[in-house]
Amino acid sequence: MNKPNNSNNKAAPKTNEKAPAEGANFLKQIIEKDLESGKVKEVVTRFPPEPNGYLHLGHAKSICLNFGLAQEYGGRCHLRFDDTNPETEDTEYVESIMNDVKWLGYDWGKNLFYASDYFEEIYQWAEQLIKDGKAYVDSQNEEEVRLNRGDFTHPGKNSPFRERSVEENLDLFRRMRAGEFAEGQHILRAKIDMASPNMNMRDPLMYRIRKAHHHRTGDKWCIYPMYDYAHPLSDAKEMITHSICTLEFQDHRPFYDWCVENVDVPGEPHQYEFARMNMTYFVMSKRKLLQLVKEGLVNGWDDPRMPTISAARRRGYTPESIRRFAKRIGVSKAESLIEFDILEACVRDHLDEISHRAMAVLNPVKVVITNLPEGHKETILSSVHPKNADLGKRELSFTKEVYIDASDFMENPTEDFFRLGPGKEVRLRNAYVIKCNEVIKDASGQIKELRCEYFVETLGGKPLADGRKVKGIVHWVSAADCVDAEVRLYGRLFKTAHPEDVPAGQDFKSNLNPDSLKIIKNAKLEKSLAKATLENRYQFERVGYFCLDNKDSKPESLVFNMVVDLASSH
RNA sequence: UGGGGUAUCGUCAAGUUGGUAAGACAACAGAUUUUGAUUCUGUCAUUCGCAGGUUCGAGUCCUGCUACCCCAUCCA
Repeated sequence: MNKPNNSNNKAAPKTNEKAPAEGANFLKQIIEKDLESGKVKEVVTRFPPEPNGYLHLGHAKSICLNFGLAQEYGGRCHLRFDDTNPETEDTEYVESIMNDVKWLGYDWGKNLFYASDYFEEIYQWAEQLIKDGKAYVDSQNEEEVRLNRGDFTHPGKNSPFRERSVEENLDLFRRMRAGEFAEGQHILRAKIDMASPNMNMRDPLMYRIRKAHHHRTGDKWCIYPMYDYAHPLSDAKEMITHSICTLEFQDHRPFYDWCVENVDVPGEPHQYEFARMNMTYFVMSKRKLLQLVKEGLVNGWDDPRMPTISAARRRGYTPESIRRFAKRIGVSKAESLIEFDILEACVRDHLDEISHRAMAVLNPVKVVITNLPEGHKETILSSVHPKNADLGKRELSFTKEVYIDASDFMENPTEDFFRLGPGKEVRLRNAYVIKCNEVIKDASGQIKELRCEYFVETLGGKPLADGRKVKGIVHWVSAADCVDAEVRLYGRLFKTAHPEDVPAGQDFKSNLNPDSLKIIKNAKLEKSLAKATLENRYQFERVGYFCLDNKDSKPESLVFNMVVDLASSH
């Protein structure tokens, strides 16, 4: 890399003409090729969740991918709810999903759709398929269907109903729609190939009878299309060009294409698959997350330790940090396990840029400054952000009694500890250097207060009178002029990087980290924090990034969440 | 077992008519610093799952092998 470029190669120029296309990936290449060849004029993608649960970071990757691609190539991205299974879906979820997508910073504009809006059309297309002899009503029961599907090594067997006449199929299908039959009595299947090596092509199901209430269509329908049949047609109807989904649908692509080819739909969408995201110290499966919620192992779907988007929001992650994360991890078809560190790095990256600085003492120890008069109070001005003067200044109260954090004092300091100890000097950040002259303990031997002297000449970062500088710097808060708050510290939800790797007989919950939540009831915050807002992020200097809790914080009783701690080389 | 995929640094990931291994996170070392933060600098794949072959030259082409993932829900 640092080798001089003695270009002896004939076709020299292509080295770094173009800035490396940021995050080049196989999807962009496909899109660029399609655009170039004129195969597509405008890129149209879609994010198609089923409204049956809360979105997590894996979905965030997909959202950023689909909306990001559309944005990048000047196209559009639809939000479509794949609500073809009435039994699992609910409007509660469509609302939370819309909320999450919006929060991530994406706008679907007018392009909000529901597969259920297409039910009539999808039904008509099915009738056409019947008329074309490409679909039939099968009256085997569930068990028979399964048995006759064969398995990996054995081809399936044709249904005895496979050769029904078009008229009979049509009649039956219409009566299915009319509600004449019980659930399970009939299904509609595509007539493809029961011997196909691809199980998905062994006459896949198109419709099943479900006498269930649908969250949008109510009781209008009692037959519902299967995902595999409805999805390609919905894509085609919306003129989607690139239908991006996860790897497990690769085997479904042949049927996807079959539908697009055999139904007279507008558009010619193509399906492309990428690897879903897994992350260390987390589980992503809906089922497992549900277990954690149901069993009370976390405090709901938006518990800040959860990998859901609502949890990320409550935790204080910014949409920007998640977008950066999605970009940084890239997209490919290789099975991947992303390190949680990358997410945290992205969060710190963004938060460092925008966070208001403040001091907060989580485990207070009282420091009495002996050479200050009783009742002394002076105001010190400090910047809200060290590199962004636009954020202005904040006022600190310096008084005779202050708090420092217990972890910044060591009675018998080790060699590499350069904060406070008996006889040691340390700088109170933004203020003066102090020296600890006396340690006062209570009867039980607990440190009650530290009696220190301060050095007037050291304000503003100046050295001591004899020219010495002190290395240690600690944060502090005025005991007389501060605000109390509850502070919640979060650790990783699981104590192991691969919570699902578990000895036989145990389950992933045995890997839960018992110390993932620590609540500090009486933290002492500098007074400027009394005006903290939900929108802003705060860096408690030398501790971490924090934000107000969007559920529990009240103006008169503040609750802060730790978003992420500060990276530490010690 | 049949089909479909994937294999490049600890973790992601670029690498596209074969031309001599980007970047990020992590780690380590150092500089700056009123945050043991940030910032900055340096180190970190003689090697691309393995074995052969083609070629002046292969991560990229050919052959064989291995490992892992997905598929047999009237779920999505």
